[in-house]
Amino acid sequence: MPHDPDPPPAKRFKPGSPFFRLNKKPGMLLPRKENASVPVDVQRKHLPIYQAKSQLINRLRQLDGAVLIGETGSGKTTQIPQYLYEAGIGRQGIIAITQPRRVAAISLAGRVAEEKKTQLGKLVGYTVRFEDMTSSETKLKFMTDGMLLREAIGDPLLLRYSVVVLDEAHERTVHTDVLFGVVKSAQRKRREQSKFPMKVIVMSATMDVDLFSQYFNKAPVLYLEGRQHPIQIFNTKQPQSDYLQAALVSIFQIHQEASPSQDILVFLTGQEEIEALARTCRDISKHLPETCCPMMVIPLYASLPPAQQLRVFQAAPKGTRKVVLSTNIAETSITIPGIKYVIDTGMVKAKKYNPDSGLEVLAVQRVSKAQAWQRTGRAGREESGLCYRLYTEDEFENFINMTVPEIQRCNLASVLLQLLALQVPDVLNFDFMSKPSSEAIYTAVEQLDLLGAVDRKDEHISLTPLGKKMASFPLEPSYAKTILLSPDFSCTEEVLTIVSLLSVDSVLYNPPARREEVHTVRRKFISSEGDHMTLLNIYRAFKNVGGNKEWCRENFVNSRNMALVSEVRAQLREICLKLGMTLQSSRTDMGNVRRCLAHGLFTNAAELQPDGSYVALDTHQPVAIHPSSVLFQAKPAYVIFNELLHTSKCYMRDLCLVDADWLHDAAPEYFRRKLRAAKS
DNA sequence: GAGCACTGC
Repeated sequence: MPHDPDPPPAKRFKPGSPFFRLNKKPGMLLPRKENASVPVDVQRKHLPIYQAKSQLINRLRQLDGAVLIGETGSGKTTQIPQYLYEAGIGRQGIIAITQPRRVAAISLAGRVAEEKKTQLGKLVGYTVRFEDMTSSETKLKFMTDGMLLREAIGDPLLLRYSVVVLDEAHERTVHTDVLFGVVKSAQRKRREQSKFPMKVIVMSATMDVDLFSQYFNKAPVLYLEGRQHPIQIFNTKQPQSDYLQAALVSIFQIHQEASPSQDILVFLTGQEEIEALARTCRDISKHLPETCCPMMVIPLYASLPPAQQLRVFQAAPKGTRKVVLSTNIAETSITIPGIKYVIDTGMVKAKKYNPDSGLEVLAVQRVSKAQAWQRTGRAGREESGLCYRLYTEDEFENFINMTVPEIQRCNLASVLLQLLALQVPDVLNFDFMSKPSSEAIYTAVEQLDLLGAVDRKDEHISLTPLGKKMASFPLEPSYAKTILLSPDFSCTEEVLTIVSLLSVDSVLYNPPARREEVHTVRRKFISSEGDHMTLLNIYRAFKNVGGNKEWCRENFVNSRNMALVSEVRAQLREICLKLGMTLQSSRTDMGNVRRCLAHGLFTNAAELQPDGSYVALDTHQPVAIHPSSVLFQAKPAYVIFNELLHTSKCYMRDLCLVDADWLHDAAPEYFRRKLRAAKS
């Protein structure tokens, strides 16, 4: 075992108070165990929420809005919609229940359809991107929050809906936050115009709900008991200089003391860290005394192939301990059964946004208190648990209370475009629950203005006809613009492919251990014109073999992401047709495709300097070509790039060779002073 | 010559 500079394990921690997720409130209910062999209608009655049913219905019938607090496991998400429907509340329209994630929307709909003993897609259905399982009969509709937002563009008053339930509101995704404002204004306008009323129910797992209640006109807060079991919390006595070392020591301290059937979940920050720690744990566990049980180490992060992700749900063989090393994917998206111990490093990798430079940086940082509680809660899902926090109580007190909502740390260009499409009268003063900084809003307006999406008259901002078309694409504004420009260059088919490729996760596998092999097979696709054209070549080859899985494996192509590219492409193509665009292919003429990209993505341009370095023309930020680019060895005078990645340097990723003239023609005013070799 | 948490339309 590596040398441990900190105190010996047994002395490292001191116990804190047991953690109960909820304080007791009047009208609360006792948790009970679920039993899979019991029929669903009986199970429904065993849910904690059932005993509050009539009370809940009476309150909700009277209220326009309510904030509902309840743990996962309280049954609120599956039961509330059914209670409303069964009580005849909101029968004039559809009851919508929004979720931040697709899988959640789909599985919840399945569960409720089963409870209602009806076929999915009839009374109960769901709508997510690429999949609509609803019909004219559907009254209970589970959907992603992004999907309801899309629908609102065509129907800002949401007149199909009688009730909107915003679930998992505490997660504060961009989509949920925008929906808050959209739903609130729709509710008010319907009242003003004497349309039939809309009920808004906000559901959250955290106790910190004053903000929600205040925002929704002081809506009453209703509490529901969940099934949280007590969790004993331990903090370190001293701050830890090395959280990985501290995690390692804690894992083996628990491993040597606890019964083998008790599993451990460790929260870490990323793939590399997790894989490294997994190797160390496996090595050490081989050399432990006979008295110690075997250890099964399971890494968990989003980019893991689905088959490997499923391993966390399998129980370890009898007498073996399961140790799950996870990113924050296990905080919300994936619930792992059998976890008795949680080890929280208190660290997370998250995106930060600098509104001045427009740069997003991915950085390891401290979690918020709310996040720490969420992690702790993962230890008490089935029975009482223990949580080891690798930080002191004082350190914890200094954590921020809530994670800063995503809307305050992202580029707002697409959000603003969407708000304008929703006919929000004054976007600069949109009623956000947590208003983003005025710098961030201003930067976004500037971006949209440059793209020709908005008209500015004093303080009033409106959508141009181009902007209106741009908003109909589920894409970053600059990508939408590029597609809309493509008919001028007779290359819409190619641009659709490229934009689709850029808007999903990477379609390329790059296993470091097989670098030479990857290099060899990829050579045949490489275009000297850059990464966009190389990706286009790969997509064309993929289509030529009909998406053959074997071909994907041989060529280190991620077939799952490639399939997603096809789906995205089909959706975008459909929107083009609806807008009446003619879809032409440039076939072998890549020059036109590059011209088109230069015209659409000119804000992401960089210029070679006399000293051989690059400067981003928009911000004058020094940038470098990422070593993964096919242009890494080349020194093109001008490139456009897909994104900037700030790590050891500021790297451009996914580059395309362009001419200075094209950039100049795309935005003469903008480039007048920016280009070295500016056209006279 | 580097390495990217997690979602979503």
